[in-house]
Amino acid sequence: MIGKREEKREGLKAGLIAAARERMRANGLKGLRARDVTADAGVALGSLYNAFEDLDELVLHVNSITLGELGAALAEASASAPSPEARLRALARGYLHFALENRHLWASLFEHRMPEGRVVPDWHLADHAVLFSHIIAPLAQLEPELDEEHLILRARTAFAAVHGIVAISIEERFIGLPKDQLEAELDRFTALLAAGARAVGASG
Amino acid sequence: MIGKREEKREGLKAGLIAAARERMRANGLKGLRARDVTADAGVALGSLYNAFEDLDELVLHVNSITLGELGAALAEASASAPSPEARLRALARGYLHFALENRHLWASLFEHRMPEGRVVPDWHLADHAVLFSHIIAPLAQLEPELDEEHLILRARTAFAAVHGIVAISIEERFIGLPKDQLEAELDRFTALLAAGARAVGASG
DNA sequence: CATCAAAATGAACGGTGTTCAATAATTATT
DNA sequence: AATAATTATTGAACACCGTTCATTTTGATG
Repeated sequence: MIGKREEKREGLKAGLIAAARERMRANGLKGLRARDVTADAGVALGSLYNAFEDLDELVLHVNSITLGELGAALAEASASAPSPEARLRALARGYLHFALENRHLWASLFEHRMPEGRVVPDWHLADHAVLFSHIIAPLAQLEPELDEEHLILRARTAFAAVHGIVAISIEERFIGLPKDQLEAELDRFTALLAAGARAVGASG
Repeated sequence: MIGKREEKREGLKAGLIAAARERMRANGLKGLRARDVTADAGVALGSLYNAFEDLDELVLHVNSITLGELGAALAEASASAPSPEARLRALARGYLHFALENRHLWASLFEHRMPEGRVVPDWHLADHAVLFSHIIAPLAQLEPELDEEHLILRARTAFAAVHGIVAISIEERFIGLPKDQLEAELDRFTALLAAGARAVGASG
């Protein structure tokens, strides 16, 4: 039997990730302490470093889960949209609502930085694709003659712009907009994006 | 004579701010240590807490200086633009270039967070106006019938979108775009913003 | 059951921001 | 000018952090 070892190890990892996720949801990335997480998970302080390289790797696992949930929320939000324009609007609204309802977890996606010298592992880098992937299809409908490379580039730009609007509005550093006014501004913006793409797509 | 005291105090503050700014320029916000800053400024560790409430207040002073320089860079970049469209493009490009040439100082404008419970003082909040203020005039030319309130809202959205594109592209977390390709994407985007404003401005 | 490898433990380490009693410097008073 | 009172400067000490590692405990093996 070699299963018992791995089983416990995976249970340990999962418990630590769950505990870290809960701490991050409640207190944000800055409120994450190794001693809190291990105490919540019911293990010794040192066990964290048995399961993970360091706290940063634990954060990456939490962020990957958040990206997965964000992807699911975006898929559901845009599923029944009748047109590419409606789909883009639904995606932007879905992104805004996810950010509002998961503020700390969502913020940590962008706040977290690897310590100098260490690099983000590939398995986590790949999970960032969900941020762009849902935008590609409606953009392709609006600009059919765009090749794959340009589509990805355009999707990245569209996401970055929407993210900027959401992020700047949510962070209290800037005077907060009422939620419905922010949503209206987002709608206006996605309509502009769609109209721009349509115009280019129609003309050639 | 009460001048000697204040004079030394201001000199101490200025020295600490300059030292912190240099550390942040070279190593980023995370690379800022109280012991390094005070050693560079040639004062004792405790003096930092005589001049400032804490490290965060020192960071805010550095960020205010950065905002001032960013404002000057934007003013210069857009000064000779012949049309509102050209002005918006020049502002976006100017923002991109400032971010590229002052990466750490620029990044710390958005990375820094006040510790829980403490609030950003008004004198620093006000300095954030430069991020939007230069966009208002060209937007007003494109949409003359927009009132002040909506102009500010629209300028905020435009800045947030451009900032998102620049930020996502610069952060190495996402695969980096070549600089000229990023600039082209930014140009396309500002043209879209301007065209959208013009269309609304002409119709209604 | 005995032996060994692997995992779990928590005290200890080095580094952090911040405090504070002691010292030095400046201002006020006689 | 001399002295007292006030204020600024200092750096050792403190509390807390992520991380390490010698030790103990646990699980697998013959």
